[in-house]
Amino acid sequence: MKNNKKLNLNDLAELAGVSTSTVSRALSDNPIIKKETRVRIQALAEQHNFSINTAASRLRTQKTNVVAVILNLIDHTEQSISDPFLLKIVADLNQALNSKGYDLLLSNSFMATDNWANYFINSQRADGLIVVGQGKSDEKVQEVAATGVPMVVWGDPLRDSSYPTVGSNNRLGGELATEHLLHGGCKNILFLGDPEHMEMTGRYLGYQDALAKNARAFDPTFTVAIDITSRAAYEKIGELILSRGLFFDGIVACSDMVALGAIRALKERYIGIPNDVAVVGFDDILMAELSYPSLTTIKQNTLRASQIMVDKLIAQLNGQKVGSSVVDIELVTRQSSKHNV
Amino acid sequence: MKNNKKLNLNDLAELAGVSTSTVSRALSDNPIIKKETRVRIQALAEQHNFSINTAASRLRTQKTNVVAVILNLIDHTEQSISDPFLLKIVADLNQALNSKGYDLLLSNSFMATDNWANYFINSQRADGLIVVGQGKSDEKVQEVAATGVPMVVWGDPLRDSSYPTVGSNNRLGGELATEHLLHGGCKNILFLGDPEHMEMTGRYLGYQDALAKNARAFDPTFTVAIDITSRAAYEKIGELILSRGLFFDGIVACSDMVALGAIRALKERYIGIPNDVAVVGFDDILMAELSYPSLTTIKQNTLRASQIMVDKLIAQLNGQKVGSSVVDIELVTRQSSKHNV
DNA sequence: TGTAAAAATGCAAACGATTGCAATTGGTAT
DNA sequence: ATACCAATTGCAATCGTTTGCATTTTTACA
Repeated sequence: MKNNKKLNLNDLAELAGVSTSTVSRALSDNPIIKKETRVRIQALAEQHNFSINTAASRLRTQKTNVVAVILNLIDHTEQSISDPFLLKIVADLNQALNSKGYDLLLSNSFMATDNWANYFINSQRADGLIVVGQGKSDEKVQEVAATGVPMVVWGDPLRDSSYPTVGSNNRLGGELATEHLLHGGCKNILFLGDPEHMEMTGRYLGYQDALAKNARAFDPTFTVAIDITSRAAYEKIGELILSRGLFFDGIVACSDMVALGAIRALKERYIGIPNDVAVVGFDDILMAELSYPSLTTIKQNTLRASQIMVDKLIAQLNGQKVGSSVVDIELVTRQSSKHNV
Repeated sequence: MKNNKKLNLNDLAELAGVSTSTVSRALSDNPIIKKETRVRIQALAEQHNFSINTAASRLRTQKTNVVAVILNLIDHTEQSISDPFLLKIVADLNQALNSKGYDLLLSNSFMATDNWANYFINSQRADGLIVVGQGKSDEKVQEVAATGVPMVVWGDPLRDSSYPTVGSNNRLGGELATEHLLHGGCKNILFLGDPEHMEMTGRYLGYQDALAKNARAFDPTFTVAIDITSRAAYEKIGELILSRGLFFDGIVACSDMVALGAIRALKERYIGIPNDVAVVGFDDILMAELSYPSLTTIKQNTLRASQIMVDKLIAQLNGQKVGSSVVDIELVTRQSSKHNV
């Protein structure tokens, strides 16, 4: 059990009385090796709890079975690193990757440097990349895509891009959220978020769609551009009420965290939710269900999205070309909005 | 810029008109190579954006510069994977590791299998392990520790263990939390959590300490053992009130998520916080500040803890023996508790 | 029993970087 | 010019697996 030195294929071969190559093939269950030899060697390996040296294996096969997941936080604040939504995606990606035999190399600090693709791919640290988030500009991502590195991006799949993107139908989500508020009787609905952020742009367009479809005027002063953090939302809503009074009765927030920040600002001022102001979020993080009032939101199916991303990446590793995919979203109605009017 | 094949040290050597070994040494800035040769080769490498093949390098040096971070979720429910606190630690660990030149290999699904140490270490996927969470039993972790694998564990550092542990002073935290409620005038304080969970045991003892120091009787029926999830807390508090009425006026929750679940159950019944029931959480996740009422809690310094864990791990890789470390905690008073009585 | 085909195994050359040691270069003092 | 030492550089073995090809063993059939 406890040998002083790790054993390798050679040692195992000696123990089994066969050649190294036979052991190698037996362990990968190569049918060219006689069945009984295979099971015998596999048992032997098990018994000595042998495991293959991946460094050597990777060198020889030129394949790592590792995928680097890069959190694209270029223009996010520190706060957003701990955004539950981002981290939920990481957890889901991990599951999806593991189930396909890949390991997950995490990085949240490499987007800043300009040669991350190099760092991970050329150096043979990983076979492919999954980038989480497009940010305000996907310039860097496009550059990397142009080099032909296997890559999938979590972002807005409806937008034209030179790389495969997986994400929610943000525009539809924005529309559903807004429509839900309109149906609930809201007359003056804020859009709270950053329309320039690529994933938020669609939501913003959806917001405008809903207004148009319901013959409501679109008033740019109801667009409140903020950093996508709960703190920014909290502060901005406070300011707005101070300077302009309670001129709105609904909020379409571009994320749950933003919605929760806004709600806090409202509650501190004893503004009723949903009666004075109704709120819809986006993401459906755990806290959405848990907050009080619970948060109506557009649910993003991260688990499904993660599986799709992994499948697409693996397809690329196998030389196939893949396109973008839209993952369904769903309006989850809870207490922060009125339902029947 | 865009060669059809990745170049290696040999190619670079040819380009530079020197030998492979000289290039290797030049790139690692080995002073044995003449300064001008070094800079010339480094520039050349830069220009061809060359990067070393880590597979080969790892094989040769027997070192990976990778640390595996394992989320110990054996007995957690699915919900807790997305616990903001856990994931905050991962983010902080990532920063700490990157700053020391290590990459982070994430795993949340390997604790279940019994040979994870094997998987990561013997196979040379990583140089060391960081295990996040001790769970209800650290048997598996102890086994691994016994094999001498370089490892650090996030958990309760005050508990005796055969491996170096980094974590908060849970006992003190439990005491501070409870004392804070007592000072606020609470007479009947629940402990809400799972005393058997290793990290929670200390908090539970601290709760008892505070009662004793303040000459309050410890009543076991005020210990509410639940899974460490907000949902469990929410449901349990509902049940308790239904069956026993509002027999308590304070809650020491073993985590913020648990506290938030409890608060939701209370608010749904229009129970005033903190006037009817005061609540203290543990962790200080983002939502603690953001919820309404905001949550008084015991803040754990995960950033500092992460740095310490990484330092300890690296020390082990250098052959040093290291012990456990306690990270300071801090009571953060917010709206969910009364302050001056 | 002989022979061809099929099945099973072994040989040996990669993969690309690192490093102890040997070899070369340059400089300095005789 | 010679010898010697230091400063540079190059040689070649090594890390452990994988795999095309050669070789041996087994099986099937005449």
